[in-house]
Amino acid sequence: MARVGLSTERLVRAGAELADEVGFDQVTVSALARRFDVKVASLYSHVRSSQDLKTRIALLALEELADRAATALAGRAGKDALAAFADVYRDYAREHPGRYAAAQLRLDPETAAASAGVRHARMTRAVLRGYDLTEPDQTHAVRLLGSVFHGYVSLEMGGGFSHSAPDTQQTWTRIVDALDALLRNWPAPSAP
Amino acid sequence: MARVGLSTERLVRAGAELADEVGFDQVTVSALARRFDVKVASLYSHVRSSQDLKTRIALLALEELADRAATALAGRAGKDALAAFADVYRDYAREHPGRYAAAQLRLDPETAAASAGVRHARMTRAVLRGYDLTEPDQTHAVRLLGSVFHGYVSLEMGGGFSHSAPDTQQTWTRIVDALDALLRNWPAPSAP
DNA sequence: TGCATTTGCCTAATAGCTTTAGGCAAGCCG
DNA sequence: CGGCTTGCCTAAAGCTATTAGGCAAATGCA
Repeated sequence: MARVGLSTERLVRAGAELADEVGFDQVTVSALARRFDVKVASLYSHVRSSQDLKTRIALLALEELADRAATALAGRAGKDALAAFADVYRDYAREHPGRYAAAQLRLDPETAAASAGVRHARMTRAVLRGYDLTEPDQTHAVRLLGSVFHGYVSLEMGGGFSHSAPDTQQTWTRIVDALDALLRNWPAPSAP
Repeated sequence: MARVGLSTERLVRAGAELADEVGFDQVTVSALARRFDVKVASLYSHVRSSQDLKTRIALLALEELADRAATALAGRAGKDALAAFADVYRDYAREHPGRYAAAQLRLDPETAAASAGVRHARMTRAVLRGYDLTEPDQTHAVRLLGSVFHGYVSLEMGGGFSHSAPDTQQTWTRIVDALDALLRNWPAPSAP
């Protein structure tokens, strides 16, 4: 029985590719085994469970996304940084829909704390350094940016904006403009 | 064999409850059959497939959400309407997480066109009537609101904001404040 | 190089979910 | 009351997940 040379690394990487091709929720231990032309049980030496596989793919995606963001932010500040940061998410989701979906997988707290998720949070705060926000407004803004980016990307990917003018690239640009304007002029709390 | 009185209606309603209890992705024909103490195959007279069941639950959720939004918007305008509209989404997601997740199910275009999704779009435009936006900016704003609401709710539900101060209610309020300010002062396109 | 050990992939088996085909009886209708 | 529709059932096949235990290939050590 020829050995194929499986490893956790290769499985996770192939799982990520599979996710991009057929969707993250179609990533299955069986499908992966088929892809390597190997029996299903063989994967269980390298991966604890289906859940484990998915978690590892999610962690890979978070790393890749954080790496891209770090590169994009280097040498940029203010609106320039904001736009670059925003584009990283959108472009990644368009290029790697399955991985992006994986990155949304709910992780248990310890796993999340050890993931690249914390780099994302730090980088979002770095982007906001170009604006004049102090706590707790900075945290509010972090959450707003996360919401807009994730919400937009997920609606766009889900086809929520299809079949309607104007095109989504224009909207994306104008939303980034709007966020920049908002952050430069962050309103005080309204009267309670 | 006593007849339980199944019907598509009852199945979908029970499926929605099940979704809220155990999560939308745990909603399964088998689980539903157990809940009615009936054999699995019996459900297939009332529901075409597992996918069909999920789609019907999604449509139910969209209807409920649209009904709530319509009620909330009645007699309100401007920021008042914006805040009420926003709260409808967040509150619904908190009360009915499974149904809310169902509402995000990707529908095929014809189904989507016949769903309550179009009411949502209309109502979002109604909210924006309180602000001075003309096309195509109104469409950009519709998409922004959709992104923020969906993104925030989905991150909050996924635990993305947990374990960190300040509490999420404050952030939510301030985000609505910020959106109101932004819509009252929508920026012109930045220089290309 | 030859042998022992590790380790990779396999077979076998259990269990759950989905879906289809065909059967029997409960309840409606004349 | 008898006939017909229709609701729920049994049976069966196919797919996924997961575990246990086996054989052979690769590795390492003499």
